[in-house]
Amino acid sequence: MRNSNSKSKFDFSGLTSFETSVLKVVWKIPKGKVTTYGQVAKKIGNPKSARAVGNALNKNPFAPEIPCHRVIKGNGEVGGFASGSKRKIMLLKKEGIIIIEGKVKDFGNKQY
DNA sequence: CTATTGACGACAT
DNA sequence: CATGTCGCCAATA
Repeated sequence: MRNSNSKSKFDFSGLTSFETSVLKVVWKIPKGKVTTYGQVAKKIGNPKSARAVGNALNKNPFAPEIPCHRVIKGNGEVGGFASGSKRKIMLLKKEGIIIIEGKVKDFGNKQY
């Protein structure tokens, strides 16, 4: 398509089905909440694909628009980020998430 | 098709 | 609680 009357918020042209699924799930994460790579993986139908999920977000085709910074590791650590984990922590703190020593405070209570 | 890499997870020690 | 090892999946060379 590529015309102006696109219905989707983003143009997933050129991306794989897996990447599109990941981006859609991440997009649903509300502000002030977080989720894990494993949870996203499970949501798209492959509980074991946590790594692949991270890889998909690493490409990050819609960098600041997709709340990819709300996706963290399953053990409560912030995990990685394309622009640096420091940046990720800063963004999370801005949304009300408290980070201590690289880990989310009240992690279990902030999971979506 | 095979090998390597990577924003991970679970388990053993 | 910290570190090490194995496993799993998808993209890329």
